[in-house]
Amino acid sequence: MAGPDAVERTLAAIRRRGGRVTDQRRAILTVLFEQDDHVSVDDLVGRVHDRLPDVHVSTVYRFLETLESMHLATHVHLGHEAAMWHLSEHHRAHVVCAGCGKVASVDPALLAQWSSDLLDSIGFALAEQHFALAGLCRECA
Amino acid sequence: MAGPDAVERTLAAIRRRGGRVTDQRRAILTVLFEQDDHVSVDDLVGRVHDRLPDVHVSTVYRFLETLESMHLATHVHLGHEAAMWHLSEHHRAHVVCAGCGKVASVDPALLAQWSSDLLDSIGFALAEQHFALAGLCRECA
DNA sequence: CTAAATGCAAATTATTTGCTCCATC
DNA sequence: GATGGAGCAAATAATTTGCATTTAG
Repeated sequence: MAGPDAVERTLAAIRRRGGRVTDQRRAILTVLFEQDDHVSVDDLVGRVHDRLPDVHVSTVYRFLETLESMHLATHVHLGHEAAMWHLSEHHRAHVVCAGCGKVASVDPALLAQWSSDLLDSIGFALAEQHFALAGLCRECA
Repeated sequence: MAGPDAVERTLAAIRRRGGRVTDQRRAILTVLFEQDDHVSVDDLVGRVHDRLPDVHVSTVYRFLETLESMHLATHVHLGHEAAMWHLSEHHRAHVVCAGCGKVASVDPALLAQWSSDLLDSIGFALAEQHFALAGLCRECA
């Protein structure tokens, strides 16, 4: 999904904002666009190295930060381990099973309903979730 | 709330399980019981030092771990910073305002409703929340 | 040419662990 | 007196930062 053109389009947007287009950035973006799920920085670096060895972790962290500030990518925490990254378009709310660690995503419509429930109850709307919800899947319940 | 007797009762429970009662543990528990809100380990250590100087952070961490394994205390993550600790009885689900950082708690009844919504939707029940929900308070919305 | 990005090493932060010594049971 | 706990220092793990060097625009 989202061919190499998507990568180039994103790079162009970065250039427009005064950012620079480098081989490293292209490689990182390519991997992110290939991914239809979230990735840890570690895995991300691994995949990036397949196409461009020697890209440094700090480069990846810094670029992810840049993407996040442009609202093109975000990270979520599923548990105590390293954060998971993905393109913003893939953003969802996650539930992690406390038993087996299985991860599922919450239907956005449901989330919207909860948000309005919460607004009625304590005056808070739900925002984009930054941490996973804890749950129990059918098998572990 | 929950006088010093509560502390002694807890200590007794620990002793029954083969654990030992020390001045450090009494001090830590006392502070936890005084608290009607969650505390970071840092603050906790600070308050503990008011009654018993020189208690080491690692002692606090280890005892909290013990309490958690006995289901007497838990920690939650409100954001990227250090975890917050509290006695299990005080457990609630939290929402943190993405704008101002204000923290509120979610009505347990509401949470139960959401849990059954989620069960219908994807077969996950909600468990005790380990991470805060992200939200927006009325002022920041 | 000049500002932005990279690579690398060193710093941070919160938490954990190994070990020796002390104190509770 | 046996063993669990305390204190301290050193180890982790994920992420951040300072700085000298490279490179895109």
